[in-house]
Amino acid sequence: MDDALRAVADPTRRAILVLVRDREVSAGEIAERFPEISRPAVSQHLRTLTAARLVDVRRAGNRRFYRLRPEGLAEAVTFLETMWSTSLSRLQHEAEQEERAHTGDQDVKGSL
Amino acid sequence: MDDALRAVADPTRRAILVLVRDREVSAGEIAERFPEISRPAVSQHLRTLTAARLVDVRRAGNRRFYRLRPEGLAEAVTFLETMWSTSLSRLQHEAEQEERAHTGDQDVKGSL
DNA sequence: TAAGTGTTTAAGCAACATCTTACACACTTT
DNA sequence: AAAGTGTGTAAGATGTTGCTTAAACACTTA
Repeated sequence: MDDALRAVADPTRRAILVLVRDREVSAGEIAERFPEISRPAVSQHLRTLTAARLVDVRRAGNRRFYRLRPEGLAEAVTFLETMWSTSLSRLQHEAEQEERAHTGDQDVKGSL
Repeated sequence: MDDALRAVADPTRRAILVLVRDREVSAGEIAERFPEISRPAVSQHLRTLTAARLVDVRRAGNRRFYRLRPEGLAEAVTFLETMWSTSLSRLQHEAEQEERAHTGDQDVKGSL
């Protein structure tokens, strides 16, 4: 998960993931989409994504085709989803309590 | 989303998020959980998380209580979930096609 | 086998992130 | 008001990241 989240923290790499989500794309074709950075830079991002097991590579002749490897995101998604949803339901629960008893601010006490 | 994902990329910050998921926790109490790093380091992580809008702060007397702000994760979760699930269903679809017609490797052609 | 095409690796650099120590701030208690 | 407690900020050292240019590798075609 650590590698996956670190990899996904970079906006260029996220854009690459979107590109290779639905179909295989060659390194060159990917690089074309990022005119502002050099080919080697893209290649390095691809290496990072591969190392994080977020993409698969297929070599075909001269080229290398990249494609999303969604399983690689599983742990990261689970972590964030857990943080997100269980906490949201907690908030909802509190809202109900708030509605039930309109106790003014009780300050710290409860947490001490 | 960018800030949120960058914030979550750090393992210490992820651990902090877990700590403050279910209840408010004071800065000092958080710092106690990380004996290996200094208090200021923890404070800086808390600042990062606050800036990324991943936690809320409540000042009470001397202390500051932190708590998860799950809404801050919404975009990040949505992004990863989209990449994850839509791509998984794609794989499933392909598996069906694979089962239907056992065409041997057709190599690149389709992608050219 | 030589030249061409697609891609990665190497080396170096500038920017950024994370940690530490020292200090400052804010609130509390005496 | 002074001392104590909880916390954040500043400054600087160190490691990491992401980029660039130059070179190398791998496969294809003439």
